[in-house]
Amino acid sequence: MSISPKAALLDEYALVARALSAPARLMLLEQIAQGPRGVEGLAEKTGLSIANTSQHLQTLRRAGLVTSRREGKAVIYTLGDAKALALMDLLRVVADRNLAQVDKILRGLSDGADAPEAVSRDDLAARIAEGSVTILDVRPADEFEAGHIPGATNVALHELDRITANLQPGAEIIAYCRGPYCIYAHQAVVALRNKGFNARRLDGGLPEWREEGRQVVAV
Amino acid sequence: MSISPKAALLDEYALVARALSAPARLMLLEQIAQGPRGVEGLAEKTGLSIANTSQHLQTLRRAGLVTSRREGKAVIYTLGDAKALALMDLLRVVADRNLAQVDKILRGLSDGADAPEAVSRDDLAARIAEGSVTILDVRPADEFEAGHIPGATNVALHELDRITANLQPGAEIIAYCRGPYCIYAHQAVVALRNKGFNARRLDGGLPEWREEGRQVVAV
DNA sequence: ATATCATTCAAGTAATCGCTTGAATGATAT
DNA sequence: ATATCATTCAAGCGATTACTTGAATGATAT
Repeated sequence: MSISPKAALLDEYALVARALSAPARLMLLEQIAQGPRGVEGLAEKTGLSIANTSQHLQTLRRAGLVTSRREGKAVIYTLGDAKALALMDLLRVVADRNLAQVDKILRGLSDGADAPEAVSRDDLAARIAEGSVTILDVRPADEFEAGHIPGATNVALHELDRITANLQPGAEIIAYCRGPYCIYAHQAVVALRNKGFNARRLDGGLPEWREEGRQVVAV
Repeated sequence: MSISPKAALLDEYALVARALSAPARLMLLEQIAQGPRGVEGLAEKTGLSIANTSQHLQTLRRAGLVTSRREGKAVIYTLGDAKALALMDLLRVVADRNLAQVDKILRGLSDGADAPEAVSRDDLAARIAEGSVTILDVRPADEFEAGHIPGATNVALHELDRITANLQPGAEIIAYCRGPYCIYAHQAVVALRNKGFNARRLDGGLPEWREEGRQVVAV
């Protein structure tokens, strides 16, 4: 109580950072960023136990990163602050640029081949208007159904053939998934390029797309 | 070694967040953001022991937030990534908006009086061009000497009178200090407004000013 | 009221963290 | 070489964290 205001403020800022300092909580945030979710669904998606999930969610709530509301007997968690997405993305940017380990992991995903630049969301919006591109949503089906980019086709990574069979060789494809931490889109791009398609990754995922006020449709 | 790439990536991102999750390290970052510093100087400024400071600095380095180089027998730490500043500021923004405790602390600083909006750095640059404003740098003298906004006057909080004696009542004053976590500027603004001056706080501190490529002068 | 379901609380354990103390390293200066 | 100085390493401590298990709470449904 008698600590200086300066120290008290730093304690609060550190509290927010600490909430982001566990991989399990980053996973939960990634899921919540897709849209409001209940505790049980989050536990299932992340593979954490229910009690553990609940505790992590409370840590996130204390940090102001998520909010919760009761709906019947379920408690629904929602992203508490749009800046939470920006915070998650900045963590990624700093790690990507400065940690050798990250570089190694990302290289491992692409078998050493250099991946092309990600497509900006502005560019994708323009392509959608032209109708000149195939958009792949490589998230699990339930997440796709809860909301996706208009015109996108949902496909699992191991079923890419189902889609590519109908495409011209060299066709342009843009893939996206959950957001900054999702690697499905990386993997899809590698697989598609190996098949000879002009595939690229969207910069950011559905949460960033929605956050910018762009259209999202549900099934 | 056999963990999934996804988990490995999240571990790395969490590592960056963890580096930001201790108040002591946020203090160190705030200092390093002012400019390159040695371990001893940082320990002195923060009140941490030398060994403890060194350990915290290594944590920050492992996270890619700072870099170090040897200069003679001293090791100099520098901000490793310009995005580190953005990350620090986002922590503050999220905490300010969502944590009741922060609101309480900031209110405590201003005796309940509502502080005016902070002045943007663009605005301040325009005012400097006009020469129509008094700029106060309320950081310790050594930090001022190491670099400050052109035309700023350095003054300690308890010596504000030394400056205000020469000013017209109602004169416009803009105060700044270290950056997002520094409260000197808040306190200066309150004190000056109580004396009848039209005082406001600059948004951000010297690091943000410099980061934008604006001019910084040393004594 | 009673039962059911989703979530949270409480207690316990192993691992990690922040800090201290004292010794070890690495670069200069004599 | 020897001494000095700044920094880092290593060991040890109390406190905190992530997770588990099992019980308690709170809202619906019967």
